[in-house]
Amino acid sequence: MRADARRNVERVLKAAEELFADEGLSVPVDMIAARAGVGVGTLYRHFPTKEALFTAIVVAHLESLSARARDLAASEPGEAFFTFLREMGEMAARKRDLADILARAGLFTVETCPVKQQLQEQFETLLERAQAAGAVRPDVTGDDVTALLMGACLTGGEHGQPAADVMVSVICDGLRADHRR
Amino acid sequence: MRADARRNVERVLKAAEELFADEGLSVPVDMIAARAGVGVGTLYRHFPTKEALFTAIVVAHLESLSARARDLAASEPGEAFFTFLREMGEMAARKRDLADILARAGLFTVETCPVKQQLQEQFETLLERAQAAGAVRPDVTGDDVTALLMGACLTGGEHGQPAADVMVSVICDGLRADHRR
DNA sequence: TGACAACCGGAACGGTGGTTCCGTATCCTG
DNA sequence: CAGGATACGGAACCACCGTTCCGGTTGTCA
Repeated sequence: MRADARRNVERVLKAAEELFADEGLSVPVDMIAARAGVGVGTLYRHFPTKEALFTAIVVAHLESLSARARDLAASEPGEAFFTFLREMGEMAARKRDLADILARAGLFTVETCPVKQQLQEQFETLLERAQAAGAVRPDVTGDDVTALLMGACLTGGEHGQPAADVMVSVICDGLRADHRR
Repeated sequence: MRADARRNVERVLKAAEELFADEGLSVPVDMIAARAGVGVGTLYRHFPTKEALFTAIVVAHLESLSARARDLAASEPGEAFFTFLREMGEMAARKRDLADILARAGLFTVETCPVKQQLQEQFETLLERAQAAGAVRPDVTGDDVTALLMGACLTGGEHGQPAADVMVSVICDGLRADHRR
């Protein structure tokens, strides 16, 4: 592989990471190329499609979350679940692409990236453990919680992340089983 | 106004109401026209723009919510707020267009329809009253609550409304002040 | 019933965004 | 340093959507 080619891949990845995080997955390809200082043709030689590009980036985020979930699997069930939820919310509020991916299941890359599948399973395990321990109300599903969290991050993300903190904390409180009288 | 013209307006309104409710505001104009059994030209003769069309529809929903808010203004603060929240959530879960409008403030019709402004003020009043009465935690803003609720309706709306019930109830619980220890 | 104004359908336009293509520039090897 | 493979830029292409336009149709009134 030629040296300038490798350098351009780096540039594109950097530009894409920044833009996806700030603007979400809907940012135009041309803009990413412009930010990277290359033409769209160059971008497309290294990434066959736009989806491939943001998959490459989002997978890293998903893996870091997945690793964190694995770590927390050993802690006390309730504590583990809520800690993970808070961290996931914080991350999603900062990276719009993450929120986009986690929220709109069918739109892009469902089975394309197995990491997402894996993360969802880990998340569900954390939730079920917390429910079994009586820390979380038993009638919510994993999808419910993700939707709640991502909704807060996506719609609240307009004004910035400070608001997301409050919303995540409201969600956490609402999920605690002992709050239902 | 000719008879067939009036009849076509009716058809378009009916088709738009159904499609907006089911698919959200992003449904193409052509599809609405097709469902109404008319050409796009006909649609555009009666509604100058797509926005005008869904404004015509959504305003009805907003007004019904606004009326409900007015009614509840007399009830006990906490009760009033949570009742309204639940009803708003239920309605938004059933009508995607409503959720779209309430969620994305800047995208469409901000000052175009004063009803929305009015509703937001009423909502904020309900919230502040509930907070003053100690029924709702004091650190959430009206925007926070709307974002939370609309996020749940929009991202959860994929699978249907049953899930939305649970999510709204989680939000309600999380908002109660006495739940924070 | 005839004729005109109102109305209709849908093809065409303009803009946006993803993807492709090709003439040109650049890197690397001999 | 020369020649060819490799990579580059960005114009061109295609699909989608909101909107406009115009030749044909249809309701209505005399």
